[in-house]
Amino acid sequence: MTKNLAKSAISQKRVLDAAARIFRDYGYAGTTMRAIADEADLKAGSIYYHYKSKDDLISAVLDIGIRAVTDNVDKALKALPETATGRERIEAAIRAHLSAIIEVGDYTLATRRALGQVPEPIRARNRYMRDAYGAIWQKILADAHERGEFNTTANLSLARLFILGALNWTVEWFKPGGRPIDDVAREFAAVVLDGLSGNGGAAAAGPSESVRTPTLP
Amino acid sequence: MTKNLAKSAISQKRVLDAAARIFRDYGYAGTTMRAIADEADLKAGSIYYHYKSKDDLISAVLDIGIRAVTDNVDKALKALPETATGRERIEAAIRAHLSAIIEVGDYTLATRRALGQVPEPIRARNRYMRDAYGAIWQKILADAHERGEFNTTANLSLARLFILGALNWTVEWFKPGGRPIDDVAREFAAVVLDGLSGNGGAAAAGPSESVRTPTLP
Amino acid sequence: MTKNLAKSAISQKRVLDAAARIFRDYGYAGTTMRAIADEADLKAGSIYYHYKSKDDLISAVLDIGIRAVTDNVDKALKALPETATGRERIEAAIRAHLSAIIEVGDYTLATRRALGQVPEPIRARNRYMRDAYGAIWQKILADAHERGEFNTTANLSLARLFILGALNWTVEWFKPGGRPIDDVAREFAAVVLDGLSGNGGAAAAGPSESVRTPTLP
Amino acid sequence: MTKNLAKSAISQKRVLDAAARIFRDYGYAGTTMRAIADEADLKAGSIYYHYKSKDDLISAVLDIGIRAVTDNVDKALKALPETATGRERIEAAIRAHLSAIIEVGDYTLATRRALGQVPEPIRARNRYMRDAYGAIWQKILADAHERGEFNTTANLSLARLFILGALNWTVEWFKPGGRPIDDVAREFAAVVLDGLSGNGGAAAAGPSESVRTPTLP
DNA sequence: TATGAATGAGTGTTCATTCAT
DNA sequence: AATGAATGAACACTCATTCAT
Repeated sequence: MTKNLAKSAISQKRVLDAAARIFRDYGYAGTTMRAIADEADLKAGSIYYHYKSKDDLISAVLDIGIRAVTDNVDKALKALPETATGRERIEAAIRAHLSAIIEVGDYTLATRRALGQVPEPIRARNRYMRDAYGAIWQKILADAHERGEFNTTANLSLARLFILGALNWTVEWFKPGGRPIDDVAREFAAVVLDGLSGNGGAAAAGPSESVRTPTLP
Repeated sequence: MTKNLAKSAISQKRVLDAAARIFRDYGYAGTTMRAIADEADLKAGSIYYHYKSKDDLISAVLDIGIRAVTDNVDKALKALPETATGRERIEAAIRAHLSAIIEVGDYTLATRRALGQVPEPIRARNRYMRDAYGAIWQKILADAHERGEFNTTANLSLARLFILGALNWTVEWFKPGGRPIDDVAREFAAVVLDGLSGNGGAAAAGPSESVRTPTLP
Repeated sequence: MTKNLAKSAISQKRVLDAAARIFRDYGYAGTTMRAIADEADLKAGSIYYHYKSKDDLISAVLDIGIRAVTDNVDKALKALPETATGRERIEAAIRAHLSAIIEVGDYTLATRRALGQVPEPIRARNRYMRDAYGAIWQKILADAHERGEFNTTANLSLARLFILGALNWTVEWFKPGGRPIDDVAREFAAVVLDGLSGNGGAAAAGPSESVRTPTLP
Repeated sequence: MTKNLAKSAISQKRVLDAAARIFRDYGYAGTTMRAIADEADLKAGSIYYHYKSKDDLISAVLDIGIRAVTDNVDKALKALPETATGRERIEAAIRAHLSAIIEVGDYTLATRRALGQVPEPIRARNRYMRDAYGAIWQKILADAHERGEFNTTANLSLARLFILGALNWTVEWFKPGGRPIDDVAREFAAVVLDGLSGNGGAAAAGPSESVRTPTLP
């Protein structure tokens, strides 16, 4: 019984992983249940034993994608001492964000690729979770501001959009195996905090090797 | 003759605009020719009188999206005096970028939504155009750096990715009718150049009203 | 008026010829009005000024194909003296058949290609004309038989089927510019009348150069 | 397992038979997958479980049509004793040809009807098989000639075209249930070998009852 | 006479989903 | 738990035909 249950759970995971990979490569509409089944070494009909529908599957994939990032950043922040500075928190959050999207890369990329095509109800559900992640960043910035670490004229809302935009975009160009996550996180924080013309800047000298030509929608 | 020509051109434009709106709302795969036809007040078969295929249509939409931005930024930069500072150039470029994506908002959003699902050959063609836009920014930053306007330790590649990422993202939250483009452009440039903790900062005080809750992939 | 009429007639003929060529190359269902229009240097809609429908067009093409053969064979037989032998009549008919299908080759080939796909009412109408042609051959054979030129045991019905089958098939392999029609007609008659093992035989020695590898349905 | 296999095979055969009948009646282009599905008591989409495409289906039908004839004739010739005369061989081949096209009548007629409209690659593949059948007849005639059974002036190429033409045509008028195949084969051979005016002639006296009015393209 | 533009019925094909086994 | 077979609704696209100009 336990064994069967375990076996079932394994199968379920196999299907989910397969789905993430296929959604990542072909988007939501471009993905067929047959393709997922092939990837999971199953027949199309069998998927329905584990998941009720295609929407059910994409939903699960989407959730994992955002939850991994949220949880990881949450955990990293909690691991920090009370005394940590805003800069340290920002760096830590960026680091956690990056390592999470690497960890569950297939799910993150699947989200990036598929989210735009997913039926609205599912997207709404996912948006809710992602807004919660936005709130985390809002708090990080607000805290730093209160501590007086920011320029008094700084526009926090804009800054948050700015950071999240850039952070979301990393998934497009950041590749594991290039420059260490720590470096990128530090550079990123430096740009955000000190600016390009600023005098502070822990911004590393050389060009990052984990960087590709960017694209623009 | 002239009238017929005009009539044809108008119909064609009507179809293209309709396509942009539908692609924007449903993505590439999620868009049906019937939906476009409905939006254009035509029957599905009639679209084919104006465009050879769905791919032909999305191709046209994609091109307009990026070309509007590229051309507008190009023109704005050329309109600047030789003596313009890097900051001025960056501000001008951001302003031109924002006004272009507002001008052809449907096309830009359609691109954002559909690009990931489009057949590779079409995407490749579009990527080429978008890379050219990346090169424009590369040059803006490199020039400013040479003029000594940037922190010597600044990582230009990362900065470009940062800016383009944030800029690309604006399409998600920036709505016309909110805060004036000029203000947002100035704030944006301030964050980029001076950082949040910087001392410079033309960054306006209040929160931008043209700002919505951000989302994350 | 007369001029306009003439012009119209010319246009009509141009459309008909174009139709024959296209039907010949693509069959009935495989032929589009657009293709015919292109071939006739017209726009698709304009065909309808000359012919009421696609069926109308194929009908006209079909009629010309069979009528040319029937008329030509009829005329050739009538041109023969009363005293002509059965063999002479058979040879003359074969000659007339071959020259007719060469003369209106596009129409004959169009018939061969398209007939099987044409709506039944049209096919029925055409079949009626073709049966009349069969009757001509029936008479030729019956006359020769009565004159005592045939083996008394000869099965005329079967022979007619045999001859018409082989004759119909010529359209598949007989090409103008190869061996002269006269020769082929004589050889044909020889096989029919004398057989392969027979002693008569005007059948020429060498292989006919107008002959290709045959095919079989 | 065995049962499932059988069930699948039966369904597949049902579809194939249905396809042959519909192709026979409406030609290639005139046949819709929906019509085949109806005939096979299935829904259109279900056909694709058994055959990849319409082309796949017509290909299979075409192959069966020619293969049945070739194999049957081949077998009949091999069953003949070494000492069999040319006439015997010709008769045997005709008999085998006729019985084969009766056996798989739908497939043969489908071929006759559809071949001209089928995409070239498929037609080429089938032509290859049909040329092999032509070669069989070439050999029959050449052997008989070498044995001295033919008039020395006989034109073998023309004769082959003649015979194959007439034989191909039989499919148009020969109906099972009429005169026995044996008789028709004997008469046919007689016409070919002895001619209408010849003195030999096993050609039967009465008119064949399995004979219909012929048609001509 | 001829055309540009449009229509609507239909085509082959795909695919999420179901269900008996 | 898994599969083979089937379904039905949809899809992109084609085409004969119409009609105002």
